Amino acid sequence: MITEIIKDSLKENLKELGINALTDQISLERPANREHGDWSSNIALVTAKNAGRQARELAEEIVNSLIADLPDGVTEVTVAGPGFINFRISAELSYEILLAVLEKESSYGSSDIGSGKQVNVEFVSANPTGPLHAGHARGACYGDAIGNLLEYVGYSVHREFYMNDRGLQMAAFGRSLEARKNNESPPEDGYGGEYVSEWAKEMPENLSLEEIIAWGCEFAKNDQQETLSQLGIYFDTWFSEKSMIDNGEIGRVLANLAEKGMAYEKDGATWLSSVEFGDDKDRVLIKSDGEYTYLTPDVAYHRNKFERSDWLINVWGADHHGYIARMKAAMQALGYDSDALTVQVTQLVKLLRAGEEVKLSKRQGDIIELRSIIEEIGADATRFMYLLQSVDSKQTFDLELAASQAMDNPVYYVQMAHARLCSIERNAAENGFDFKILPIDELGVLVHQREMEIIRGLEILPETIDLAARELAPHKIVTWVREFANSVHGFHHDCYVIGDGISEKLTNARLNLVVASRQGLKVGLDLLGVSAPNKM
RNA sequence: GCCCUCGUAGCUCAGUAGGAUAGAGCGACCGCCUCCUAAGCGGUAGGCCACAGGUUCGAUUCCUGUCGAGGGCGCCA
Repeated sequence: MITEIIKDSLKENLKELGINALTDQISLERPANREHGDWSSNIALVTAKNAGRQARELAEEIVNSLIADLPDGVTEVTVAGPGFINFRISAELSYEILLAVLEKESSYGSSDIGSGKQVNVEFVSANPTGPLHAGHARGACYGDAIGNLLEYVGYSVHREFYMNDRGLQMAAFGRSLEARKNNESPPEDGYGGEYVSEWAKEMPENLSLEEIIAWGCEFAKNDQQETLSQLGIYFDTWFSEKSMIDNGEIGRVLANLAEKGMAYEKDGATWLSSVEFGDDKDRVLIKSDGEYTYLTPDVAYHRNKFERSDWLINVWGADHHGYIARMKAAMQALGYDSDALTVQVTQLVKLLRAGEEVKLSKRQGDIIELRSIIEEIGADATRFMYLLQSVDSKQTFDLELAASQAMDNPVYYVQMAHARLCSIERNAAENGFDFKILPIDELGVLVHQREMEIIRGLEILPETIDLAARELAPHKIVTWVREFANSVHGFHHDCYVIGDGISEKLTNARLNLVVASRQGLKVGLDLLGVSAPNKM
């Protein structure tokens, strides 16, 4: 890697000059302004004070030393601004990037950072009491995308859905189904949604309440599974909360906590000493009426996951953030490393339709089903829109915009770029140009600013993937894909691949660029789970 | 009252392990099709990066506080 060569060279020169610098502090960054060079080091600025020198003067000294023996691949070193050292890289290295993409194709930018590690990503985990609604969509798209990212950097990823298939809400759901079956209104604390009536019609006659609950749970699961499959989301495990009651797992966890002295009795209830591990207050595990709280099975569940994984990721909605401290505390109480549990919180999404807010209210039953969003804007747009922004930010988007086949819709903009690249390839084939990977010296005709922009985009894809995976931030891939699409459209506009004024040599070289671009863009879209159409 | 996330262009949002002149899309205005998809490309206008302090050679980025938005603070799930 060129960055390593430069760093080593910097270290060597600093040493020779007798400058006492913390050489592990040497970092290279890409200057925001391209005219400053390809890479930039702030080492002179960082060390100037310690060395008792002026940064600019120090930088000049270092540069003079570097120039005496330029590192391989570096064509120019200059001092700029307050004391930055800027490096310019030979064009040859740019063409190597193209060859790297063409060689690796759909694995370009992948790595083995997570090799040998099992990560469990739990997301959606909606109650099996109804269809998935708009509120579940962000977590669904996000969880799946980080799964893709982590797989791409080498982790063994397990996607998991936790079903709260027991407890008060299931009883309420069962009674609601029963009431609707008998053409009655659902109970006060029940589920009023219209879907309950429709589902009840499908339900067999004369079931006991217990059977109704089991039937409803299964029906809801199938319904949710079907909706998720429309988005291309599939889980390795649908984990049943109820199963942990049936097999005694919850009982064992409670016994385990008691053994470790982490649980105690008070006021007729059993409490978890979560304060010991940083929670605000101790939490109830078993209520005075003998029922478990929501926390108890969930603790057992997380222990179960820890037994099978090195790293747990939970994707939770903003309304569950207060729950993080107690879950981490519970895991510590059981002897696990709470840092191995990462909870990613997604902020709320406000939906608009033609500028008007679309209200969500589960209590009223007038939910917006996720299914209907997918029908309205399509699976690709659904995924893309929900992944557009950091999950740390509240999000607002307009369904009408997302569905529009217009230039203000970023999904179409990006997909169109891919389709155009495919179109060029088809056109080349029709005109008798067979694509073949060219040797580096034949790529030297690629000098147009648009071409260099594309190569630059491909160059930063691996580090973008790396960063996105490390930060569990798929929106960074979205940003890359949008910027890269912009470069592609510019190239398409300014650089004809096939035509009267284009030499055969240039056509072949540009074809290399086109194929590499198509492959790179496809890598990005695949990570997002958005399709890359060949034509539109 | 305490905790979490956020506050960047008219709108929707990127950017920040501290770096040089803060970006994109949309909207507004002005250009560009005899040629691979005009579902496109280019240009102009538009910013006290919420506010006030602090740390630093350097702060939109880190720290503290204030204001504002949303979400949590149950023997609900």
